Amino acid sequence: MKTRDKILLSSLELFNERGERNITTNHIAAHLAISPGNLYYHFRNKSDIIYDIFQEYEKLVDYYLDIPEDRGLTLEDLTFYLESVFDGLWSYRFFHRDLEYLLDSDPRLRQDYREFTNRCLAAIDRIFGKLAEGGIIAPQPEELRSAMSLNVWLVITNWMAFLKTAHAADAQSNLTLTELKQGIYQVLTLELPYLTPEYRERVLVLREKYRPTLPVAQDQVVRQASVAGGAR
Amino acid sequence: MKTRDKILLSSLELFNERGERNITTNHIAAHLAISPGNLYYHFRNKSDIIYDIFQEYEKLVDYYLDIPEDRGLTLEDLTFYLESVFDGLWSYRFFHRDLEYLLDSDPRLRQDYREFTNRCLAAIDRIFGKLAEGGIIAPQPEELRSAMSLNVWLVITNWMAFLKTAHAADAQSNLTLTELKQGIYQVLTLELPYLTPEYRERVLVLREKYRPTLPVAQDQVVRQASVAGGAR
DNA sequence: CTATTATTAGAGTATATACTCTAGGCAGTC
DNA sequence: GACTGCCTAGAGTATATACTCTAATAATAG
Repeated sequence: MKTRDKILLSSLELFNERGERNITTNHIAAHLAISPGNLYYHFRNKSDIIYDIFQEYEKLVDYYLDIPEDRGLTLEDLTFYLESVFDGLWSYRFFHRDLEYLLDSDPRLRQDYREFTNRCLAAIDRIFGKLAEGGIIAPQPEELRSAMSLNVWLVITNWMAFLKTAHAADAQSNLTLTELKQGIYQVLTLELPYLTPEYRERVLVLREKYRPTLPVAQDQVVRQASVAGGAR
Repeated sequence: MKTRDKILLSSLELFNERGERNITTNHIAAHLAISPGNLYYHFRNKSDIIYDIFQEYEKLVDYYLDIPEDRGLTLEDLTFYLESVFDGLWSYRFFHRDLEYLLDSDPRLRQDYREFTNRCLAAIDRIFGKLAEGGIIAPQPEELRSAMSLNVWLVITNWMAFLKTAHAADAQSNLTLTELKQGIYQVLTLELPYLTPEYRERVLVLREKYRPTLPVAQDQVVRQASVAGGAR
């Protein structure tokens, strides 16, 4: 593999594991056992590495969110979209963690990310439209649909942050793809009230597959205890 | 005012304006025209400053989210909760921006924040319960209610990040409390399907007050254009 | 007034970080 | 075998950052 690609791969890996803020260019070089000079031969600065990685991410999600023009969507389509989006989120999970700082330090990234968000929102919106076409959800007014899409986006992009901040008892305990995908449960919760009677049961079954298991159950216990004891 | 309090106040102000990551202890001292030594006389390290600020935040939100035991909730109560929570979010807005890093670098903070989140989730859950009691929303099964509460939490805590990353065209354009409170529109969107017929209209009117106006409207235009042009 | 304690200044430091610069190796080509 | 273009090593640097140390000044108690 080309050095350039190795740099991108290692950077992504290290960023995901320990956060962009905690990884310096020297770390990346050391991890690859190459010199800093070598790294800077391939990338002008750290921002450029991140920008490159973002563009991969963007491409991946755009590829996933390609929505057929000619037909309504099935439940399998919906599952595919949800699974794919969370897979993408997982692979590039460092990105949303330091998003604001990253956008502040790279105007290109800010611009691109803005457009990326808008494309995603539009895609979610169209998915809702096509789910209605497929008879899975009842058609909703334009205005409500776009507000719903935005809520779906908020839940999707921030589910991981929730897990990492509220869920994990310590910094070390790193989360799994399975836990991340429990976000699908939350997204489907958003859609429940809009399901057509014919599909309601089937979506409930699908949703059940992603229901949080043990870890969150423990969390619930803690919560109850805390409330009982700490109510003022 | 005591130097200690001035440090806390200035820190909060600078963190909110420019992000914790961009503000050093030397910045804070310089801003107050005191020496670094003086700052470190009052606080052992930067983490301690942040921890203190968090505790203020915690106290504020806990105070806001004190839910009456003896009665159902009115629409005025709901408005108060929503307004208050977004006010709190606004005053301590730096906090959620670098949340993951902050929790990683201070175990006390991680523990406290975890419990804080659980208290908030429990409060949202109880609000839903009391809204049902007040005849505003239809009662829902325990399980659905807690998943809904979690979604409300996700939308509330991440609405600002959305505005700052997807909405603002550049880093400088700082957002306003008014824009932030348009998050209430999103939260009420979540609740729409569960409203009782008697209250539905009134909540829709309330929601309308928070509807995003100009800025997001512009955003919509951009979005549409981008989709039309960039669809692959 | 004196002794003690609380507060402050300000120079200084160890470490980290992003990045540069120079010299050289290596593969292919004429 | 010399030339060329790509790649790499590694020492080095300017700046920043969190924090320390000492000495001096204000505040307070007896």
